[in-house]
Amino acid sequence: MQTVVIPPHRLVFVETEPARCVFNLTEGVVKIYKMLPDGRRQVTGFIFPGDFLGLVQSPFYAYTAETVTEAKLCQFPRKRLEALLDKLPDLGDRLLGMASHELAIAQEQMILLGRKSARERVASFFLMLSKAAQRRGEQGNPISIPMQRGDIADYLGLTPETVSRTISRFNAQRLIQIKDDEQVSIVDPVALYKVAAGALRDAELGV
Amino acid sequence: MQTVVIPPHRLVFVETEPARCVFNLTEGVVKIYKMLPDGRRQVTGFIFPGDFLGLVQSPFYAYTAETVTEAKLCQFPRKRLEALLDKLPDLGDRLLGMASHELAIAQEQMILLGRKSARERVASFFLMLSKAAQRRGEQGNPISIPMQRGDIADYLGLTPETVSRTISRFNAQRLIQIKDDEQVSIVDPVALYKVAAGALRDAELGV
DNA sequence: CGAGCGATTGAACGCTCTCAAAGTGAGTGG
DNA sequence: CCACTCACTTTGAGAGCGTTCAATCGCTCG
Repeated sequence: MQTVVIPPHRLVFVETEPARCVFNLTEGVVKIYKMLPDGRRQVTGFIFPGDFLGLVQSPFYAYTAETVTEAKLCQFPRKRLEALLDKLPDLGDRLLGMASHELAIAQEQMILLGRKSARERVASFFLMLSKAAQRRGEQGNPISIPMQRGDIADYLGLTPETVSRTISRFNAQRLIQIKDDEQVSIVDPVALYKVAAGALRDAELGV
Repeated sequence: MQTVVIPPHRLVFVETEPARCVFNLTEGVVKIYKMLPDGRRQVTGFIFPGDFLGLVQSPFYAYTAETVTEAKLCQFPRKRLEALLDKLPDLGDRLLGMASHELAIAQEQMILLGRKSARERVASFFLMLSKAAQRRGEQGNPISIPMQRGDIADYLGLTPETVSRTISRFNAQRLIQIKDDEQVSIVDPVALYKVAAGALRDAELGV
């Protein structure tokens, strides 16, 4: 086991590459994504401190991982992990719990991608960021948005332009207040929740 | 452990309900889905014979399961499963492997929902059905499509009309041949693969 | 034979994308 | 310290894909 620090916008590992190590993120943000042959990209998740990375059964990584900010990672050789698994059966339970949790998140993301409008997606994204920040002990408001618009777009199944427009509109409608590209405060959390769930239409907000 | 047979279009269990049992499907097809408050639905997966159902860590089901066709299921009380887990540590490995596999499928579905066009989605769906049939020993062509258009639409993040139109178009372009609503033979598998991956555009197919 | 549900087909609309231009900020070098 | 560059974001205008609304078709069942 070994700690590594990786600068922003660097690959941690690449899809289809042999899965030699498992990582635990201690600082920073990492995005994971898959690509289509023609270059289209889907960001399948963002990894925050405390989360694991590269936990797969198969001998190859199923996705690419890339730092968003500078990241500090604990690196375990997979073989070591397997040996540990034999000694500590409780560890297997925890891994199963984590996989189960990730699966639930993945299904939530499917309903977002398959059935939500652009504004519902962006509202859901802000709330996700806020909850993720709270889960690691920070206050959920204002939220820091370390990833760039293109990453958000590829996470939400939109274009960067649509993400930008939607954020601007939320700002004009006083749901949020934009400080800068990376900092947004939630002005009306209740309304934002309603928008995310599709219970509050654009027309009802004026502007 | 006990075997149950459930008629078509019946609920097996419902989201948020206490997760008392785990199921193993031995015959038939089941769909699992999540809903938004306003009724929009996302089918997150179809379950085929051999697959497990309701494997969650949390005390509540994370989604609703409903039969598509008549289904035969083996039902395990969850407590029994947990007891078994203590005795057979290898079982934990298999469960982890299954969860890991499901996660990979979920990520594949995310790229479909987030980045693929309607025709790419429908082509991918046909190939998925074909592969699923082959995996359980049937021949993958012609494919049987037991679910109705609305289910397919909610799985692919489309409307039933778009699914229908897309299938008709594939038929006219001689990629597939429609026998009836539930039976389709793949005429040009190579072209269908290319369409699914976005490497073959509509315009290149004439008609 | 009629009722009813699902599938198909058609026409028009609208949300998001595409293409394009202008704005903004960080980093670099003079 | 300031001008320049370059990448990212924002904003605008127009186009297109999939949706919506509606009508027709076809099958199953009573």
